[in-house]
Amino acid sequence: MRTAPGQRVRTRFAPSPTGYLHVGGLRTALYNYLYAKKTDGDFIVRIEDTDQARKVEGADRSLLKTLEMTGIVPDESILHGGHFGPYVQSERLDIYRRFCRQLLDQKNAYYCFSTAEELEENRKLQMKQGLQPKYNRKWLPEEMGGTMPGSEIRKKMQENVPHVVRMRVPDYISIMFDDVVRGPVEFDSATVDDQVLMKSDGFPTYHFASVIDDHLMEISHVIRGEEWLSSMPKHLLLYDFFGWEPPKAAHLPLLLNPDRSKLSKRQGDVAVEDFLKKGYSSEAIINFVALLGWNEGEGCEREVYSLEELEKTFSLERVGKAGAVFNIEKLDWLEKQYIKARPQEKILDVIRPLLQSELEKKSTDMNVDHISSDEYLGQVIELMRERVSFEHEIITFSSYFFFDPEAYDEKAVHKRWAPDTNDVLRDFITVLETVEDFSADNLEKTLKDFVAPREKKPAFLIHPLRILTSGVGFGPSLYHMLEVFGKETVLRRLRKGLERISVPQQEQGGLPPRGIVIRD
RNA sequence: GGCCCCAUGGACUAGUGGUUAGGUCACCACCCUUUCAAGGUGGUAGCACGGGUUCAAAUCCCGUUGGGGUCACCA
Repeated sequence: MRTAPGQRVRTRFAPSPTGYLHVGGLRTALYNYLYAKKTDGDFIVRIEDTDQARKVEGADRSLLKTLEMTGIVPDESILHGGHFGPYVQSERLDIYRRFCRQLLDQKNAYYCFSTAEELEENRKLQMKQGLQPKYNRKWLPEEMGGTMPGSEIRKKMQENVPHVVRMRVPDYISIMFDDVVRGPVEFDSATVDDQVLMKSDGFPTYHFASVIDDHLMEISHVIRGEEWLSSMPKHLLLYDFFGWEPPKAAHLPLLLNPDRSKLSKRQGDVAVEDFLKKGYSSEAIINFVALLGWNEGEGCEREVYSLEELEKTFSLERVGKAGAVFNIEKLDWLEKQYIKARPQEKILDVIRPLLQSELEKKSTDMNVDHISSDEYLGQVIELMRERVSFEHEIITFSSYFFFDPEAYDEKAVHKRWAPDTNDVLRDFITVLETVEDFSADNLEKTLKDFVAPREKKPAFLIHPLRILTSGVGFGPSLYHMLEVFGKETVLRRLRKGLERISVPQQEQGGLPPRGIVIRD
């Protein structure tokens, strides 16, 4: 898609501060951001806080903060009192009122004194008759004898009766527009309700404020969720009333629950913050969400994109039309890809504080200088990065790198112990005591040389060694793990383990042996 | 219910009249291997249906079905 020469692309993300950033909202923000970056245009954020009742204190800041954490940063901010921030609609009320006045003067809008009860009753009646619920236009000026002095409308105004201002939708005209992702769409104005523009509390409705702001802020492309498609005719009518050129519209397919309804809480997390808290990285989240409804196409088989790469390759033309189920299986896979590729220092930054709090929890008197050194942690990272789903698991799923095992996985012990295991282990310890070079390679050689003349397979010792030193039956390569642990720690854990696990001698009948005792 | 949108395997999708319908995730099998992962190889599985148009249709048209959105002084 091309814009008129000289016309700069300007997009906006316009959340209402009613809660946390939703993943659907993140995708909308992302597409707006990407399109602006791609075309070297501007991306702005506007807080749509025209509903005083639903407004949540601090939600605007949290929204912005989360957005920033994912790398989506607005290009403009304005001064509010002492600080800079996004555009905020509640600070622009006089603007909306001025434009409302204009519409009233042009007779494109009118006062409406119908009460909420009347409206509700009317709506129910129409529903019962199978009609589309629509305002009955009772307060159209010609119905109420005009707006001249002495008229019903004037009287109500003088009495300060609460009222709203409604737009006057022309009868039976066809409203057509070309949606960037959906193509041509057509509506009949007869199906469009006389939308409230100004509420009785003096605040504008979304429809009114966003049209005015999009025009004033010179937004070139309105990119938003498909749930807004059916209010396009109202907006287009407003642009027409003002004689303004409407921005191009792009309605994105919705993000869906597994049951294909609009993505919502209840069927899992939807707040971006929750995903971040669980340990998903912003790179993976952005990558995942970008691919929900967009792809590079043309036989391109790439799945992993950084924000920078997306800025280069994104295009609105390649946004799909069908809703996409938000299925986190692929997010999990992406997260692993990122963990594998992430520079060690970055992981270190995340992990250091985690280890610190683990150490505080244990409050041991042991010397922790070695195990909390960057060099040691770096080794742990390299052994663990291919085996975890989240960075934090490098600490939480492998505490054996930092603490002696407090217990041994019983199942693993029963599976891996033979009647003579402890005896062989004891002999091997005496060999280990003499080993100078505690490297993985040498440990492997030592073990194999030890085991061969005894007619045992390496696995006979490998598994018990793993269990005694780590407490569990799975993990990184044993030799590399022992190298990282270090000789002193390995020997200490093995000796202690042998004291705690005993196999009754009379048990001869092969595996699995019975009667293994694990003491605390 | 009115209006609007949508429709390729379980999920995300490529495909714009002629392809053995391709890729990724998930799943299964095998290989590698001390375990767990990772990696490698292979596999199961798809054009919602019915009519047209055309020599030829996943692709174009119409209809049906199914799904979704929206009908607030909420956004």
